[in-house]
Amino acid sequence: METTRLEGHLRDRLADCCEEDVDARIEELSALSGSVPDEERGDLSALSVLSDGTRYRLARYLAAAEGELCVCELTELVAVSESATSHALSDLAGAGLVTRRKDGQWRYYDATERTERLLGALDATRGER
Amino acid sequence: METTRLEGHLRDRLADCCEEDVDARIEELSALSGSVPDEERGDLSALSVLSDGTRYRLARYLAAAEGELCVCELTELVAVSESATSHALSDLAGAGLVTRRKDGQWRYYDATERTERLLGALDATRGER
DNA sequence: CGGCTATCTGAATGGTTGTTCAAGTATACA
DNA sequence: TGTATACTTGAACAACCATTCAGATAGCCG
Repeated sequence: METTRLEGHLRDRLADCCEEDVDARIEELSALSGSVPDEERGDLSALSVLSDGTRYRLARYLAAAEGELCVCELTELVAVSESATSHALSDLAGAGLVTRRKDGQWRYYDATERTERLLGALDATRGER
Repeated sequence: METTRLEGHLRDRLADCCEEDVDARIEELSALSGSVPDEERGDLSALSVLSDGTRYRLARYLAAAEGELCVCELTELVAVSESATSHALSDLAGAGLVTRRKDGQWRYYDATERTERLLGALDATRGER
């Protein structure tokens, strides 16, 4: 780890500093590098996909509905073209946020656990600083 | 609610359909419109801000660290310029994902409950479809 | 088969965004 | 007061993205 300026900060903050204190802190910080999970990419795609208004609303509707909804029902609920809805649902499915089931000419979608937990996390932390 | 094609679907799916069944289903769908919270905008900005690799990693480090971390510690951990780190932290603060405390010439950041819950939701739903 | 319906896919495009560079605060210290 | 350090802010530019339009696929029914 590059530690030019960081060491200055640590020496300053750890006041009566011995080399060991600084080294210990640097060790702590190095350990933090491991706190980013291997599935970072999957996490980012889930967040990114949910962060679009259309897809967010589709996810909300699917999470709120009792069971599955089909594309034409969903298209009624969001205010974009059918093609945009299809693109959006495809992105959601690709990120593991919804399931897709084919039944004759209809295609049914439903929210996954991952979607429900993410939306739940947002709902649980409203109006905090 | 516009219901040209939707009604066709409903009639088809509700098999021996009476007008009441269709109307009831349309009523159900209308009720779903209310399932999008007023804070949609805040939710979207939180998700959008977290969906960038740099900001995601900063959030992870802050959530994993025992207490606060200062900018120069964080800059060591992510592989971008100090300016980019500052921009990223500013965005995180704006979305309510981190807190900011000034102490002399140092600036300390920490993860909020919202960040911890969102990351927790991701961690809890690994490897499911 | 042939027409109809539901949904998907690809290309094009206007708008958004993350990074860096350069300059600006603000605090510490001599 | 002057210099150094820590961090922020603004502008600029390349890269990315959501939508739409047009055309494709696939199941249903006569």
